[in-house]
Amino acid sequence: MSIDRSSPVPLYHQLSEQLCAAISDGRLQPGDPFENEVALAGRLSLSRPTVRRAIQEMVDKGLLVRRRGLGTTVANRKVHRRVALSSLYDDLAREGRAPRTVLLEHEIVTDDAAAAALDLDPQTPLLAIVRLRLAGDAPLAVMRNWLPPAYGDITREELESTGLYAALRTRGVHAVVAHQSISARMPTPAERKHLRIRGTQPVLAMTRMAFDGAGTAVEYGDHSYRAEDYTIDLMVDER
Amino acid sequence: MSIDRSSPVPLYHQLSEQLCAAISDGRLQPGDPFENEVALAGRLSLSRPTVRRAIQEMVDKGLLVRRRGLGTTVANRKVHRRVALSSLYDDLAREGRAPRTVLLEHEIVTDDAAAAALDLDPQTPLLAIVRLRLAGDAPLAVMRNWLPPAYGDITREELESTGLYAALRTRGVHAVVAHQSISARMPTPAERKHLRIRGTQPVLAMTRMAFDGAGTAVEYGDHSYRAEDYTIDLMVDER
DNA sequence: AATGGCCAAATGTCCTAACAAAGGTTGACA
DNA sequence: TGTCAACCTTTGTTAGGACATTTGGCCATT
Repeated sequence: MSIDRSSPVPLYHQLSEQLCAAISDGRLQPGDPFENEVALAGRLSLSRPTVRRAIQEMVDKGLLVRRRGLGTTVANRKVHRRVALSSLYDDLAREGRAPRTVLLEHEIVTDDAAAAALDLDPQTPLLAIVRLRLAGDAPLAVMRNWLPPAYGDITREELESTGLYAALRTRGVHAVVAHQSISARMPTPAERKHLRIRGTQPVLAMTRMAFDGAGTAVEYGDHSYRAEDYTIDLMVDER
Repeated sequence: MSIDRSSPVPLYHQLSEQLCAAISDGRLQPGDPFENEVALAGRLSLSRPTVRRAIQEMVDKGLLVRRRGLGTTVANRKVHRRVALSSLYDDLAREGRAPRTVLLEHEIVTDDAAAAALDLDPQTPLLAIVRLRLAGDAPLAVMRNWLPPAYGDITREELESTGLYAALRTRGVHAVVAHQSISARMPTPAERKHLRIRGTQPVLAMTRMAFDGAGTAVEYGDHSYRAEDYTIDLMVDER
């Protein structure tokens, strides 16, 4: 455990990162007691508030459990991991499933519902795109998105070669908050065709409004997923 | 704005609650600049760390946006509200829709999958319950749950008159973390009957593993909702 | 009129210090 | 031997101060 005071990375974050690593390495096991705050601070020559903040960061992630009078312990493994604000493309790429995108539509439109969701004037011109997402040759999802005019320069090529969120990232945009609404319904005829749905199989539908750190709208999406191949996993917490 | 120093409620929380109220009242509008930390601390005779912590609590909730060098402002309204770890019963009660529960099953069983989800030994006896949830006369969901032996004393009456989470609360248990997995599928014949599903309509299915603050399993559930009447709303954030 | 540098304002980081509250342990007393 | 109070350990809350970093605007110079 080493703290670099000349680094621009805050001390509490350095500490928290190293402790996180120790947990994911298995050097610290669930249930293991933790050195107490004061001792840890003394050993590393840090102040107690700094150590506390590092520990708090980990409690917020669900990695540690603190109990007054007892001490701090590593949390049950089941509680780890947090749902991230990622996209389907990222999810598939991480699993090595070779995501592929076919752009079905790409145009500038006005749309009352989408503009309202993005908190913009109904007359605002939006970039509307519809994409078919495949894993290998298997269709997975039909994704319809609306973007504010600031991102009207996103090209067809960009969307087909990477994902929407990657395109936004290269523009320095980073969604940090999203409202999602998830439902189940039967596919439309167009969806049946694109997703190659046979027989009576539903789709998992999701609408999403995403915002950046300042609360500015980034994206509004209306996606439908083949129910057979897709579930949404999430972690909810009340801390 | 008044701070009660004799109250057992921490000062930072008192402040944060009053500021939250001011925002939901509309006294503070989205985009409104916020009094700076130092001035606020001086005016209320609090220390800066205390004020900072109150503000941080609100930033974590998505109510405020802080920008170094600029100041703190009230966040875009769309970004407010966080998905809570609540139950369907609570949701319906809050909307005044008179939730009603019919207990279909209530017995002690062993179940490998449920025990594994709860991180318990496969042989552990679990309380298995199946409930039909209605809003007025309209069926909404079939809910199957498994509970660790510690809650084996939950009675039929308790489950029919209140909700599962209320029953757990009276036992001093409070779920703070849950993993949920959401999917769409066609209903089983039993579900079609109970939920009075006609024609080809899917159900929204959700499994949930809930844990308390110490990481101990509280509940494992497998629920199916009438897709026509139910959507799951959630807020994801990356802070 | 444009541009560069400087300054003020605000949040971010870090420290020391003290007391409060909660849970477990131990020892004295009945 | 059993019970309860006192004590110890640990986290929780609050204070006050110092310096760093970022941002935006102002002012002087070109």
